[in-house]
Amino acid sequence: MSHSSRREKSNCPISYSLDLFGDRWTLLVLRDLILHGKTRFAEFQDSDEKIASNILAERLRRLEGQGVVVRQKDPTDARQKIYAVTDKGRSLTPVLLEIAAWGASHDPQTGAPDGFANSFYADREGYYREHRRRIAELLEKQDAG
Amino acid sequence: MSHSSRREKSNCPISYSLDLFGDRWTLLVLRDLILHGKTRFAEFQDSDEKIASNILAERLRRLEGQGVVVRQKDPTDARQKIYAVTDKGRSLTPVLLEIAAWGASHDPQTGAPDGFANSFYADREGYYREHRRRIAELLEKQDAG
DNA sequence: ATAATAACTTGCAATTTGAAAGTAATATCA
DNA sequence: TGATATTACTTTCAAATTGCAAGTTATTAT
Repeated sequence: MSHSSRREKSNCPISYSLDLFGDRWTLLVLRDLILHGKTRFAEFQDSDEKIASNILAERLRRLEGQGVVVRQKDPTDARQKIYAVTDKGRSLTPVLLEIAAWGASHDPQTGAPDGFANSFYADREGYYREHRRRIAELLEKQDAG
Repeated sequence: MSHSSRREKSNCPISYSLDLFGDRWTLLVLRDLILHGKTRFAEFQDSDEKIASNILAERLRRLEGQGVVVRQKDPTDARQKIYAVTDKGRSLTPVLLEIAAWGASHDPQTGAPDGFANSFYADREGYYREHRRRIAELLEKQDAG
């Protein structure tokens, strides 16, 4: 067994969530998928944090197994796979944004856009709406290109 | 070095946050502190997940070092230490609640109260308000007892 | 005085991680 | 068409982390 097998079972929903993404890499992969619109193995590897390829492969397999991510063939290039989040995965957006807002408001060196945390905290629902709009736009461009 | 030292530096606020709590245990300790009002070393050990004492000690040290938690002497018993979250720690409440809501809505066996995720998603700010009220009540009782 | 208790620490085996190199299946280039 | 690149991985193995069990130290309770 692997990953979270050492921890005793509990019926706590936080514990359940952490069994899936309570590690140093899973949420960064989901960040790239959900917030940055990345879809290829090599794109995840290109992120600043430099995840190792074996770890990345294992995490993607795991996320796929849990129905958080789907792996599809690229119709235009048989070498490539397209990774995408499912609805279950996309519903982690608020988790990612809360984590980002906390980090941005406590890291003096944050690279987050100026005022991000404040405007997020001031109106979360508004921010989610805006975020969905930006993502839709992004996907539209991807489809076009 | 330890913990997150392997990951390359990035200025991403999510990466910053995960450097602190991107592991299998830290958020469970914070859950116990913030959502369950636990304050003693032994209380954290008593949780269903059964954290090992060496790991617990290391995580508490780390959280204290980052100003997320404070460790105080118990005035009534010199053997005991009282752990408490700082404002920085308490500001992780929304992160914990989003993680809990996600877990509750995707774990068919969740032990979370019926309807928790739905009522949280329906009105986050209202839920936070209610939560602060409950915590204040809890602390009052602790002071009294 | 003796035994409990609380909060740790230590030792060590087992698991996980990470860096580097390798592989297999396509695709592109000369 | 044959050689070279690319893409998405897998393999190997040393090093780091984890987790269990068993101490340790300082109080407190009997």
